[in-house]
Amino acid sequence: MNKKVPSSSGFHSKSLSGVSSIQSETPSSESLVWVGVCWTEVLYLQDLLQRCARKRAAKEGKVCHGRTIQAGLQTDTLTSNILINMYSKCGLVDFARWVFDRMPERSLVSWNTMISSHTRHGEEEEALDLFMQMQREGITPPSEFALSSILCACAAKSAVFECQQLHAFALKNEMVSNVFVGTAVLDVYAKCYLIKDACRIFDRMPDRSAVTWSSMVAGYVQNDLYEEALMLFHRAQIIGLEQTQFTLSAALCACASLAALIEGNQVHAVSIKTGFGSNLFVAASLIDMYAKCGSIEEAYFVFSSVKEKNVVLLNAMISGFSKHARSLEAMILFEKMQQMGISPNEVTYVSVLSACSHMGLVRKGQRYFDLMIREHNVYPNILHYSCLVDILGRAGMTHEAHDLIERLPFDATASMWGSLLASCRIHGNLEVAEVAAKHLFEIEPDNAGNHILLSNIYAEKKRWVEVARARKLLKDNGVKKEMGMSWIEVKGKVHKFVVGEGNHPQIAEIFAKLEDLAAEMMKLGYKAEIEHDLHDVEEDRKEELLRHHSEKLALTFGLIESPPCAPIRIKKNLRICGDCHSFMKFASRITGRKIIVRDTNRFHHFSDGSCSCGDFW
DNA sequence: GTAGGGTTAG
Repeated sequence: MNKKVPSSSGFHSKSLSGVSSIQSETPSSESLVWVGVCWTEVLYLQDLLQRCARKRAAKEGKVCHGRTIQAGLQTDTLTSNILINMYSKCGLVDFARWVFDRMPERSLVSWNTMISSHTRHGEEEEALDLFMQMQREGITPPSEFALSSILCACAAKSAVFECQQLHAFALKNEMVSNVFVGTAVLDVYAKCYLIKDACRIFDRMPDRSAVTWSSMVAGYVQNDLYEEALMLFHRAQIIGLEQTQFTLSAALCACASLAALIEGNQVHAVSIKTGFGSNLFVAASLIDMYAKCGSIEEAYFVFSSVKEKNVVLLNAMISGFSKHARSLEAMILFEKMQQMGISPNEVTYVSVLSACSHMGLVRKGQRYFDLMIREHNVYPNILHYSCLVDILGRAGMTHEAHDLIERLPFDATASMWGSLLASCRIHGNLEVAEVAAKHLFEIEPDNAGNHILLSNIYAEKKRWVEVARARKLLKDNGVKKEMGMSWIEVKGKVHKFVVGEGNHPQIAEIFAKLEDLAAEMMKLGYKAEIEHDLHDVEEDRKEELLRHHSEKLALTFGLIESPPCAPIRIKKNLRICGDCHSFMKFASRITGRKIIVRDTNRFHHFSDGSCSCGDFW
């Protein structure tokens, strides 16, 4: 504070209760050289502003701002810095910038605070511009504060090149050992899928904070390294670090992706023990984890236990119901959320529309699609259109679905054409199928599934010449079908099975049990649906290939290894084929077990010979 | 007076 301010004529000391007016006392700090202004009152105002920042009290903050002007403090750097911070914390970044732009003299803190304010509010470009301006004006070198803020902007923009430059700068200036800078660099690398670089930084950091640990756990999750994420989470537990809501939600996300229910249960226990069980982020992750691990009841239990619900929590629950073919519950919750005064957003509508698609509810789906724009001002994105294409196609309205794709306001995705092709397979529409396949072969030439689907449609129509052509095309292009894989968690360990698996230590036992099971099923009428196999081999071989689909191997392993009445939960990397679907139905009847299969699209709950999807999937 | 991390979507 190096400017003399005018007299305190406009200063309403009376309004500041409990503060006596002490004129021009000797200041305790060099920065408080005041002429005619009570410095204790200045301190009081600054303290008030900081309290407003902590309480996110924008209205009171604005009143305080008015008082600082009345006190003639508009030229004071320290007060302005506090004002910028207050406005930033209250979410009024424009007001913060207004103060910043009018400062006659800015300190390093002014720049740092303003840059972080822009970053915090998702204005990465403004943050970067300001950072560059800072360099141009010779306010160098940037401090650790500016560096960590600007790295945060890089993370949001996936600006890996800028991050590398800043990292080099930090190394040169020995700033990388600063825990804020180190963590921010680590986070950007992880978000830019340079997980090895992120790991290297983590390993070399002299000090790690709770944020460093949670950034690394989340980094692994963002890079689909779920097992590594859980290992790091456990490492933190072992060395006695307190888990935070951040590590907990990231670890739960890993469990959800792995379909690791037992592991997820353990993380749930830690969440309760640490008092984060009702944190909205943790609770939403818990709901999602339970739903994705096949336990919709436990997901609902968590949902019910949270008193103050938000839109993400509701979306997680609605999405869970939708995936588990519980469309009625999804729709009831959709109505309830509005009664609670929470508006559905675009995520809600994706789940509600996909619930309609899973259940074949055409009219309901179309009604939701209209409602979305009309009532809630939510404009349909590519996922909403995808759902609608799926709803129409599955219901046999393949021409309507095709028309919709042709009228889209953007380019149709492979998933849309794929959905249409699959619908054509169900409803035998060869004409539209050929159009869909043509687009798919262009968009994703390496996807063998599309060739197989088209060939199946030809085979059904007994168009053998075209079947042969499709097979030749598949062979000539060297297109490989994505290897089918299934995972099952037994005794807390996730076991992976690949189609035709031969290396599992218990494979002989699994094959023997599988044969017994199939023999028993055949007595009840099961017949291998060999049309689901498109290998160019004899029928016997086809049957064997089908028999060794990964989900069948995982099921048999589960039957051998788990307690007699325990449900069997399987996760698969592709959509379940018709033969495996039928196999699971028979298996649930013979063994009396509940079998829950999560494929890339949804859940199938098999019980006593039938499936929750009602054979519509 | 200023800095870094987490949730829901066919």
